[in-house]
Amino acid sequence: MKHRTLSCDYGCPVEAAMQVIGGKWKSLILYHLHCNSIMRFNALQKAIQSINQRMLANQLRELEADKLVHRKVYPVVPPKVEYSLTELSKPLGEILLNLRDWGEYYTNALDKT
Amino acid sequence: MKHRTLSCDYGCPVEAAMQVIGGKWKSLILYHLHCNSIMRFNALQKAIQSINQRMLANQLRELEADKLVHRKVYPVVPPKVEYSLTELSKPLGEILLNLRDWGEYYTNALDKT
DNA sequence: CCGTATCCACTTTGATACTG
DNA sequence: CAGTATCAAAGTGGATACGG
Repeated sequence: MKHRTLSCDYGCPVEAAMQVIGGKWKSLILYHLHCNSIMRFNALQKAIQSINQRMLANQLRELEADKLVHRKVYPVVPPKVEYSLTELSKPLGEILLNLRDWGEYYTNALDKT
Repeated sequence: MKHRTLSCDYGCPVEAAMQVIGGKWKSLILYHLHCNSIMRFNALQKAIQSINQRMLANQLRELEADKLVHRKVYPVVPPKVEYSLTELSKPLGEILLNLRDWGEYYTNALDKT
């Protein structure tokens, strides 16, 4: 579970980008945050169905450390925490939208063959 | 090294996309192929410095199986093999360009803090 | 030049149970 | 509601040596 928070010795910026959005879940989390602006922990888990609590919490922590999600905690009972994109990750949200479209195009194209 | 070639039970297309470009190398390979149109095995290895032969061969095979790279073999000695994007992956190349720009923006922004 | 084969360490992910 | 803790399984990546 060691997550190397960014040093700047990347060769190519593509590598840097993949480093922070790579893995099985991060791009999905960011994508859903982009579409919904603000989401609570539970909402994210419902949106991503197959993720479990441990992974969701885990990935959110890493994204937060990399300054790609903002975490707002309301000091109430029961707990309320809201997640959203940051200024850094907002442009990335747009790209993920394109990636989503390509993913659709791609799977459709595969189906036809 | 088990690579599940695509079935179509993805929830969200973002997931599908990440499935095929995920991992440490694939996005980089596709990015370089996008920039150079056609590249030989050696050229790719030089472009990506830190990758080793096994991984490069491996990832290229998977990308080929997923129809994201085209592999053209010239029956000559010494061997000559050219790799290029396919119709399916060309639009992806454009997206990787955007991802590259964001990666640059992101690392610069981090440096300033 | 363009790969394969083997072998192994590390990392990531998942199931389950528990908590303030 | 929003998490942690623990344990185990699976996946991924790397070094090295060899081959047509």
